[in-house]
Amino acid sequence: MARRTGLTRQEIQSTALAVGSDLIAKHGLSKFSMRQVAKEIGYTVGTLYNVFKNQDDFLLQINALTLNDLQCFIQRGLKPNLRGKNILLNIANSYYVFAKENYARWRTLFEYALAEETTLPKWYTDKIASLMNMAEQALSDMNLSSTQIQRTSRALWASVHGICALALADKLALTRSDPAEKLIRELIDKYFIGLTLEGK
Amino acid sequence: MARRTGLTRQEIQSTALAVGSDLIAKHGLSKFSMRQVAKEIGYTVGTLYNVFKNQDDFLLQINALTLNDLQCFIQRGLKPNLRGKNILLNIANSYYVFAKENYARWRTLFEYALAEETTLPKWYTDKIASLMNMAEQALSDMNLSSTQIQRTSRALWASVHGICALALADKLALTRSDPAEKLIRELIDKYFIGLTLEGK
DNA sequence: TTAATTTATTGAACACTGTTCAATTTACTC
DNA sequence: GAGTAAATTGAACAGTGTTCAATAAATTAA
Repeated sequence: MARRTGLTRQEIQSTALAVGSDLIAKHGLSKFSMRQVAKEIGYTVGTLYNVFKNQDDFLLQINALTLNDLQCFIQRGLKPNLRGKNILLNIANSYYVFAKENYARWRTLFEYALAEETTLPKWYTDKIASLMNMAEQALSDMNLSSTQIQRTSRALWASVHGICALALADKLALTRSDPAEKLIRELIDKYFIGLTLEGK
Repeated sequence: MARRTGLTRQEIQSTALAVGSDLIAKHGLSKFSMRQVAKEIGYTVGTLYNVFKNQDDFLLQINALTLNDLQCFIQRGLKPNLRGKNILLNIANSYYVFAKENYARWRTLFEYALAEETTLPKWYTDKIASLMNMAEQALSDMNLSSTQIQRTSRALWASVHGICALALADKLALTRSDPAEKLIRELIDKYFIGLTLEGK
């Protein structure tokens, strides 16, 4: 068989990514395979390799979708009329909720992109920078130097990430009275007290 | 062939783990395979499965060794005569250095232990608790409630972990003037200012 | 010393995996 | 309708984790 009328190259690509995303969400990255994706979209594995360079490429594009979803999720959760610290708290909470509700996909973001030393394409690192930029924006009207804004947004973003990672992996022995959300709030609260009081 | 005189079950186990640890350190977890380990220790894969339950079991024990190494490394780096915050800074720095110098093994700690939903054995979670306990000890003479000690040690531990993870994966766009060490110091400094000033 | 038993070790087998590529079939162009 | 270009296949290759009957050596019993 060959060239069926029906799906265009683009359509195959997007349905494959959608299906792959679903498979990861349902069964985790460890069960994921190119052959499974091929089977689910009704094509052969050969076709998949005609549209994607290899598995790395495929997963990179899956991650791109996840990053988009994450950014949208944070955007949508952004309550108006918040300023400075409260915007950061809002973002951090959304980050945690997204990571929790999309755990397998969120993990794939780091399990994979971090794995190989092949340098990531610019459009991908731009997506990450764009995320980080949300935090920087939140700090922009707070009378801080630009280096301090960068440092704060990076330190807090990475910290919140760490709390999410260990908490969701059940590595923090959290209690019902001390959930991850509380740790995140604590951290940001204390950090900001230090940040505002130090300069005086 | 069968039963050679020579290595005991225990010896096979420990040399296999040492070799496996080395392979991960050299080529990363993605290139690791049971067959490769078998070849390097001069046995067949079947023998490996006679000593280890499966690959999960093998990697869990590799991780146990890594956790031991990590704990020893932090212990040895502990400068005397430090108190409170400075002990935490000391621990956090050692954690970063260890993660950096043993990147592949350190990553395996989280890439694997977090992967499956099979509950970890108690002796393993105890090891983790023992690590966390170092941070709690550092806070013990600081006039904090026990819940505050727990909260602080967890929040900071996870935060430092997050900074290490993203920094070492080159996901923070760090500059020469703003390295990971500085972010860690900043975070702990600010947090502690908030911690001590808040109660007053 | 020999026979019986236990135990370590092997290596083939199974069902997977990512990846490649010649062959084939279809659609499009002239 | 012939010729070209492109899409699709499926077999092949080298690798993976895992199992298990067969085997060979060490240990024990007679």
